[in-house]
Amino acid sequence: MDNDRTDTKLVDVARLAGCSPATVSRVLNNNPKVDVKVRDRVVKAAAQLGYVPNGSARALRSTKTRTVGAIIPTLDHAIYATMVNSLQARLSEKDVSVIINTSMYDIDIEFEQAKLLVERGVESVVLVGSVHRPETLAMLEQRNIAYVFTYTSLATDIGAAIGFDNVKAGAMAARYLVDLGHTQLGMIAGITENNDRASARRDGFLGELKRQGLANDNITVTESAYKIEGGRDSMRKLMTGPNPPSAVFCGSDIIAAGAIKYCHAEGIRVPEDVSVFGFDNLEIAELTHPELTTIEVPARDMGTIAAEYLLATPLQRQHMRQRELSLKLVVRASTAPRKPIEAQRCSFS
Amino acid sequence: MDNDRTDTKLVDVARLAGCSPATVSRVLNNNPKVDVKVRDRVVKAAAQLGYVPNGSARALRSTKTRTVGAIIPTLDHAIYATMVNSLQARLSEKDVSVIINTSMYDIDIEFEQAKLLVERGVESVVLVGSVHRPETLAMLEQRNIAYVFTYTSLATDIGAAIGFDNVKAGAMAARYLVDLGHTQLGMIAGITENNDRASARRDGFLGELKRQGLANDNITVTESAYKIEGGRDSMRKLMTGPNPPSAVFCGSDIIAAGAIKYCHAEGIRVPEDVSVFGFDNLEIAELTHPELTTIEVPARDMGTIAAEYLLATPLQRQHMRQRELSLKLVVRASTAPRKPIEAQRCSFS
DNA sequence: CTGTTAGCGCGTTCAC
DNA sequence: GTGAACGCGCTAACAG
Repeated sequence: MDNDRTDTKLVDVARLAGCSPATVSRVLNNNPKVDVKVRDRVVKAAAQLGYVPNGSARALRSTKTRTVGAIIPTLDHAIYATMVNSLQARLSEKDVSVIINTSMYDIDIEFEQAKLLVERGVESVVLVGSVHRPETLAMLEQRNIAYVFTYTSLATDIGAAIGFDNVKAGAMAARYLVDLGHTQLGMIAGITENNDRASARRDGFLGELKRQGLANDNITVTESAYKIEGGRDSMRKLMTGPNPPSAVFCGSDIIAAGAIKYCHAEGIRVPEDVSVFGFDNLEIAELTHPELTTIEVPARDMGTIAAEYLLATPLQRQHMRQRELSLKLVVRASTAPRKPIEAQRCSFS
Repeated sequence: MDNDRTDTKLVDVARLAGCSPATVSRVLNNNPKVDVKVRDRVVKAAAQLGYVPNGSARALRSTKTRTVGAIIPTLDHAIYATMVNSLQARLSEKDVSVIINTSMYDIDIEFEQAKLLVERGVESVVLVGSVHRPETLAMLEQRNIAYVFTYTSLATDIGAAIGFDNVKAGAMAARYLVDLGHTQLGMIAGITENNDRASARRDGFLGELKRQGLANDNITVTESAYKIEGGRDSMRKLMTGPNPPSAVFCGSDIIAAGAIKYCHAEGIRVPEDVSVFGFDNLEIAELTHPELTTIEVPARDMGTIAAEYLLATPLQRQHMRQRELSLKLVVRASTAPRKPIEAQRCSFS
């Protein structure tokens, strides 16, 4: 709704520098075969006029936008915000811009956003998880737009994956808790609908428990939004239900913080009466009482590595298409042995 | 580095629909004076071909990009991530894209990012705070790019401001603490260099204390990064210094959380021995022990209202140029009277 | 209501 | 090493 065209354009620079537009263009694009003197004149002229190239025109002419899109569930969860932060930081060093979109965990909205991004001419797209509408991926593939999944290690034939194995993550938590002697377990998963990461962690957790010989009767699973409130409510359900667990695996540190809050309010001791295990290793993991045992998600690294992938040439990319980052179990004070069995550090993956 | 041009373009749609490119363009732009039948044919043809308009060409021709830029210090702080989240959510409803940039609290980097945004053709820019390089604002003004400051209520002649009064915020905290009878005060400000919000809060805090008759000797000010660690270290400095305060105002809840952690470790009771006052009212304010008394920053509202401003017409904007949102004092358990004076709810602005 | 004409600002051939 | 000419895909004017 704005933008007068009082702007100086490339021709104006050319005129002032006493050369042709083509030469100015060459200087702008760092074409080495331009005489140093001429180059200097051009640079000076551009500066003097406060010339800023018109990105739309460049993009139209060169079919290069130096723009990537990122579609994440929300920026209100630190785990995604941090990823985008490092993604943008790295891309920005190479003058690549990031258009950010939030899907609110809805793959239909994600598809709409993806369409808009295609229209904007993004050269690649960063997605979260590996569950998307087939149309979304088909559209990107048809236009030859590279895409990367994050927070998962499951790539497609065409798209890369930079993340970790959520199934392993769930199993890691299960094994740690079982090793501590717990036999009555609970899980407060995040919302698993349309969230393959959350459901994979749940499946990994349950799968490992089964492998360890635990019966379904000994396990209760609930779901909660990624909010303190949700964690608190879910914990209440678990602890006042038929089979109160002695250890609970939460789909996020936020949920775990809520769970611990509930215990406090009810006089349930953590970890003496119940162990609480988080996920993400957010800053808040050090703020709960006791501090949270959790699994660290490499959010920052995922952003940086995804950026690296997108900056790479198609050839280089082939070796970067699937990157499984390792998960770190961070043992703090919210978990303890059920019976006098020695807690032991466990390291997977 | 990608993007083959196998893409179908507007002419192709026109051909298939049996009409001129201009008509297709009209349909695309919801120009009402197109016959319904023709419109239908065009829509069908476009769908059949999987046509996606070329944003660069549209932008070049129409000098409209439907794109806004946001330059914030970092996405790693929830207060900014939340603002961007709601900004994007609202703009997205109108098919306006957001290019996100982080300046790491550096106004020189901010300037560089702004240049890139101008080159990308953004129609407006969202900035944080009111301190920027003059070149940055001059550039935007010269190009007729609208800009909005957030987290501040200080507008310029040309740019709008949507936020709150940081001086008042500081004063609000000061008054609350003084009303509780505290006379020996500390402040852990955020980093104030290049951060007008942090320094305004500090100035507001100190100003109000002076107004209340407190001498400088009774006040100690330190600075800390927005990290738990930083809060802890600064609190140590304060409490082991010459004049240990009985109440401390922190520039952020994160810092306050660190301060409380230090107290825990040292056996200093909060709020009996020292009151701790936060800022932001992040989710973590309910996770500290005791829970934090703090001032709520309307991050979400700022994003939404900034979006509303940018979506408005120039005419409408005139009434929206300066928007001071009110601040809410959230009293929890981390503050208490120094002496037996009754605590009282205080509400400014 | 619809088609025709003419560029938007730039980068890329080609010649020279 | 440099310039001239063309056109990227689309929409704004203008006719009709």
